[in-house]
Amino acid sequence: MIVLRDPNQRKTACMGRTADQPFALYERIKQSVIRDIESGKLKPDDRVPSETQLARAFNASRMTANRALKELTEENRILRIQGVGTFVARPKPEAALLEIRSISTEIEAWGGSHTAEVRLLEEIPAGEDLARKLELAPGALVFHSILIHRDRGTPVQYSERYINPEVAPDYLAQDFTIVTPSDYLMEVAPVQEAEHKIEAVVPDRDIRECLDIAAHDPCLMLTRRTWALDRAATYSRLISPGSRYTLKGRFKRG
Amino acid sequence: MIVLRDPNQRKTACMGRTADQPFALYERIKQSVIRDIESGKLKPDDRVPSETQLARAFNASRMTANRALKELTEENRILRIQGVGTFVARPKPEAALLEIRSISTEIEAWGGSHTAEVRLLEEIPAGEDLARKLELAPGALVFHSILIHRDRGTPVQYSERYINPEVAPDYLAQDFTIVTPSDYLMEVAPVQEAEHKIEAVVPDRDIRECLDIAAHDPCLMLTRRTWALDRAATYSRLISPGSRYTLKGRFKRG
DNA sequence: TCTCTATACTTGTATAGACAAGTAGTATTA
DNA sequence: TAATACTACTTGTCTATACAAGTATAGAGA
Repeated sequence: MIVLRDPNQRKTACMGRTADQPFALYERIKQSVIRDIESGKLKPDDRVPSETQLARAFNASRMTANRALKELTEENRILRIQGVGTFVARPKPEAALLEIRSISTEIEAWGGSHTAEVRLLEEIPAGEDLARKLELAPGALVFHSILIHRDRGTPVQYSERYINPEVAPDYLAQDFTIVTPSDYLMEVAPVQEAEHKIEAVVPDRDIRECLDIAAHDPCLMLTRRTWALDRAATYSRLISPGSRYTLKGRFKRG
Repeated sequence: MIVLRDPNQRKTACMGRTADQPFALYERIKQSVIRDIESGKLKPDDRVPSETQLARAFNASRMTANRALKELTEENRILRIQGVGTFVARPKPEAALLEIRSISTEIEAWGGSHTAEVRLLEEIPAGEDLARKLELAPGALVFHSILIHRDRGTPVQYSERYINPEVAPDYLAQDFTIVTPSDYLMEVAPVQEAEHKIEAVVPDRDIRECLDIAAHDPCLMLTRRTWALDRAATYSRLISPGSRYTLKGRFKRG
């Protein structure tokens, strides 16, 4: 009879390493390639050294270099073509829908340039409905912000947020033209749970003007509620013109 | 100068295989283990044969069995504990797959009284783009269906699907007024991976008439590609009037 | 009875070598 | 000139072997 001890986390691999070599060899090769990509020494579509070259450079066998490159392929950092070579992967221009990534990261991963305009930043008492959504007492003070995000000048998103002050007490003091609210919130209060609602709408005139769209342009409205630090944290509406924005996500089982 | 050919999909590995052995050895070992898991022969927490045993059983070297089990670990099908053994993983109750389900069942698990009209059900040769999306050769035959779903008579969704016949060979023989395509597909080919794109659009006139909506009504269009049985399985477009449907989902992190 | 140790198993890493298969460019041939 | 063959390179698979490291159990010794 086999009794398993708690099989939750292992993660710590083990060996092929000594005190001065805290990582396995294949892992060091991986990190070296990642460093070259992230430092900009290797740009998208650039050729990555071949297995043979890496093996020689690290005094490893080809199989070890192979393992490093194979894992990087699975992680979508590189692209391998049999008979040709290995190349730095171009980041996919996709917004991960449910991974909570910020719009600026998405736009910049796409190759655009992101700017934000702060239209409103205030502290207001929560109405009954909003208080319930943020799990606060009615009338409690909450932070409220409205931003317009642009990609090379073209508006791509109107975002309105209500924030539970317990979760991000310094929210009002931030300069959201530099760091987006979602980046800031991710920093101070990482999301534990999220609830999304996605609708196709025609926004009212005020918002249409902010987004610079015609009267009948359909928009995607993502209403999101998040929890962080074991509390309801934010309630927000993100509205994007359908002609300029889509949500994408890819999920694996497991 | 290196000129890359279109680096979109590879997926097709290559060799170590002959006519009678269309898959690589490590792949056959993987599939064998997966079969045992999905058939119920191996249940969660059951011990999977060790690398040595698998190697002997498949007349392979231990490294080949190791590769098979390593990949299954990355796919979260099994759990390996150094020094102890390999065990069937218990599916996480709040894993990524549930996220898919919560989105798709939300839109397809219809409350109230649901009816479906089969507008089209046919077999057609795939064009170039569709063939690439289904990872098939251009011109290969694929199944094609168009359904209109109604809730108490009101159209709520126009769904168009392209199906890889390898994954669901009996697709055309189903009566989709009784079991929805997605329920049927979930039965015969459980989704391993899914890719979603969500857009706000104004559909063309034909679809607008099917959905019985006005000229400028915004609609939610969910374009979805799924993988099952280690193949691209379906490519579909689900269009719902924004005034009658929204997507909802709630997700936990980690 | 309790503790330690040896042993037999497991997975993890790494090697050197081999062949298969795909690609690009060059040289050869018709 | 155009088609073909060859070559040099790439990645993909697989083997046989080796050692490191973690775990469980049986048996020896206190």
